[in-house]
Amino acid sequence: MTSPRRPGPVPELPEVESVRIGLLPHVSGRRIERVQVFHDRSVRRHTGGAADFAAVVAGRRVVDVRRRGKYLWWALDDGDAILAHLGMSGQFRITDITSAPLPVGMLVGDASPDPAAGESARAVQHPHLRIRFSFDDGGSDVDFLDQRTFGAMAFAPGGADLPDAIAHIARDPLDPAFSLADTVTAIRRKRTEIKRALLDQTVVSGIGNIYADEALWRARVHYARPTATMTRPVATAVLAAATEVMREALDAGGTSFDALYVNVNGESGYFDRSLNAYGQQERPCPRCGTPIRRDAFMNRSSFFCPTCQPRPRRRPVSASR
DNA sequence: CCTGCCGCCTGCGCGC
DNA sequence: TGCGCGCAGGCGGCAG
Repeated sequence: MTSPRRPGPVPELPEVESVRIGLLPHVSGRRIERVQVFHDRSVRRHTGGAADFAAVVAGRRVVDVRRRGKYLWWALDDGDAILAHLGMSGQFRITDITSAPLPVGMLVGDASPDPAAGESARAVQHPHLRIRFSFDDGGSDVDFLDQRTFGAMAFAPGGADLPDAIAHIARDPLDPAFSLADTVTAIRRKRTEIKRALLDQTVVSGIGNIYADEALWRARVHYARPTATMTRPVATAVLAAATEVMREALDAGGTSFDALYVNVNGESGYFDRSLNAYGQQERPCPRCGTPIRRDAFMNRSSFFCPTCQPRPRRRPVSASR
């Protein structure tokens, strides 16, 4: 029954934007009647804890779903907001109202598999269910599921336009107010390597390990290239590549939504067909045929073509001439 | 102030 | 067969 299943793509900007678009019609205009928190860690960013989160959110009306980088938030009609980050494995799911409703008592407490829990409870309750939102129209619930609990939700007073908690997050490349020129300046001002800068959400947001590697492959830039040595055209090319690859992923993934199932583990198609570097070690570079290499980087991995993306020389050429 | 490392989490796959 | 470990990785916190 529980067939082994590869984890879906880690949600970066395109996946979060797909979730935003998919979620919008299911929450916009609806009034939250009841909130059930099944795992304290999923509200760890909320001051006051699970009970307070549930109490403060109940009765609120959602008017919009907004996003910056990998964060999204439900804007409420009174100017407050409910902030969410999917982390590594967060999902929103719209419950199927045609299935039998759960007895109320079954929903209290932690939803993790519990040997002491009743058989029927385990049969109907998803083990990764962390928060459930019910609405006063009696329609579908909205569930927040998160296997690894890196994700979280929090109430954000006055946060409808932009929650205070994420004021430090830079605009992302799909934001109409995103400034390519300013971001190039910010990157070149840093004293670090280009991939670290791409992953720094205070420089440019929305880019994670996957799209960083894909952008660098497209721009033919090595991940360890010092940002301080990058010309404006090179830095611009990297950012343009990041924007392109995320836009393409969004276009590929945005069409695969089931109306009742909004998540980031769906068959986006993008990850099966369109990755040129990420996860492709040993396979030939689509441009030159050289096997893609995998290097350890920041306690994880960087995938790159050693021919198209040669490691930068230690020093500028000034000494050699 | 700036940079970079660590810990938080769970489940899968691999080596012994 | 079973156990331990590495790996996946975004982000806040914190050390230097």
